Amino acid sequence: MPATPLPEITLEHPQNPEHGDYASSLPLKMGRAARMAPMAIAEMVTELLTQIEGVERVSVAAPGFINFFLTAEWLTRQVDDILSAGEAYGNLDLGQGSKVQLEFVSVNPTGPIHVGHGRGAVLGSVLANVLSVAGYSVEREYYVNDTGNQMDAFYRSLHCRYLQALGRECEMPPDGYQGSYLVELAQEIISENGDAFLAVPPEEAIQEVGKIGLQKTIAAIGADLESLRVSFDVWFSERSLFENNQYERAMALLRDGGYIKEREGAQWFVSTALGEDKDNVLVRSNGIPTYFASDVAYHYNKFLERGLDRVINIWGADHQGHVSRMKAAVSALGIDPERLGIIIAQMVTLSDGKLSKRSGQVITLRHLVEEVGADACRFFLLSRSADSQMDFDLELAKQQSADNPVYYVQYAHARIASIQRLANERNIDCANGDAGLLTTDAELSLIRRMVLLPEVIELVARNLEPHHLPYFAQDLATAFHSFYKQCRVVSDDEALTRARLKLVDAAQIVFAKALGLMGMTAPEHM
RNA sequence: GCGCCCGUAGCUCAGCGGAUAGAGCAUUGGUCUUCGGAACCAAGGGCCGUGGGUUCGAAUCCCUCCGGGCGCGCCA
Repeated sequence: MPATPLPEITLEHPQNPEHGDYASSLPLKMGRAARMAPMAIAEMVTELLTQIEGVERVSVAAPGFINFFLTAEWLTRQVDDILSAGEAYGNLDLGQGSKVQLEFVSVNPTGPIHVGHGRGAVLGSVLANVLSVAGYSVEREYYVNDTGNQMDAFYRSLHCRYLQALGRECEMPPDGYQGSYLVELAQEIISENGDAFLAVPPEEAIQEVGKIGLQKTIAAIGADLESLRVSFDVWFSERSLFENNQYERAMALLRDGGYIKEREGAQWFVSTALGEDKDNVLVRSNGIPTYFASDVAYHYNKFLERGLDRVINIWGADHQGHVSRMKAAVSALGIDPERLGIIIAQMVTLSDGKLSKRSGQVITLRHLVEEVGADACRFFLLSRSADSQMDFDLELAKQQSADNPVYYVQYAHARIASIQRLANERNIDCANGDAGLLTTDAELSLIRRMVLLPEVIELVARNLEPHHLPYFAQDLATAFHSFYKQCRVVSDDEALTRARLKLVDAAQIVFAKALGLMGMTAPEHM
């Protein structure tokens, strides 16, 4: 065979079990360069392969695949490996302890959060779980936009509602928040502080009332997210960027790099110099920095002050246009833009309309969680790739409780717990069980599913695609239920009972791990 | 007009360079009901939006067009 550069050697899982547990299409890939028939290469490579541990046989299949079949011994040995790894099963060292920050949700604190925000929340929290388990040092952060135009509008709107609630005349600002939320918030403030702010000068009152409202709103958002089991390590204040000179330093860096030009009284980031379509305003002609300027300072802070190795932001589809200029800004700060990952989560629509923050009827996240529960909520919001728009049919989700895939998966875990209870009652100890006694297709198929967990974790961590997790869990549950139907665990055959109990214990570890990574409960009873 | 995302089974979506395109729900028919039936088994159902191209091989990569969503502000 002529010497040729070797293509990347990849293995895949054939979808047809007859093609083995692993397969390689290497011969097909190198057929042309080697000027040989792929089948001949496959034959040759196969003959050269020495005994591989755990591989029962290697076969060649047209038009040039090499198929690998695992031995039952190797598979059953994994049961013991999983048991000894315990909760740590599937953990990886991909990250090697490097510091990665996930910033997600970060909704403006001007009202309750909605279903669409819930998607980013679940995506972020699951990604954080997976990355931690994959060897990264993970930090979850919520960026609080507590300054700027929208905050100003929020303050004025709230103050206005406050006055109205106390019977005073006040016209809502044109860019104000019209929703009923602020009416209720004003009412709450009155019940706690009375009309105390009527006595202070209006501009001062706006600030006082606004600050109270802001704190309450942030707390409410935090509580809503907690109900979905989403939490953060850091709530980072945008305002602090200005108070701690982060903004000044970031702008100085850009200026030194020649990335800031003054034009029409405003200061522009010349992103066109970095291949962008247009420049972007950093400081308006009225001297007030834009949100973009804050964000530049924020990323300056993340990378240069806090020394994060990697930053992942999860944004809604409406922020798509912001992606490339943010990357440009990061590289202008002298940071490799590869270190910044941005996940755009496409919109979530509801059966009765699209989510919108300021217009009329909208389903809050809290309402959704109350209706369908955190587990189902998380599973559903997770089950679609972030790139795809998602249709969340509230009615269906409510009715679906019995046929819901989430229960299907959790039921498998509960069934295992039930088997274990029975084994406990009968004082069966499987510690010295021999997993090698597991030989049926149902048993081995279950093991084949179980051992995929590390691969799934790696896939999710590498591609930042948590949606693979629910699919894995479902497939695992299918394999388990099928096993359960075919194989009686606690039986008269003591040796087999102990072997199957081991399998069941190991399966429980895998279920618990998968459910845990998804932030779902792993119930013992249902 | 420009940018990004999506168009795969009746519905909601996986698969994103490999061997007969998958799952859930829905439909139809079976199992059985001694460890929890919230279960299992099986069937039907698809020119993978269109037309080209690259490749030994394309749902997957490139281009055209069509359809849908989101952006394109000295808003965030």
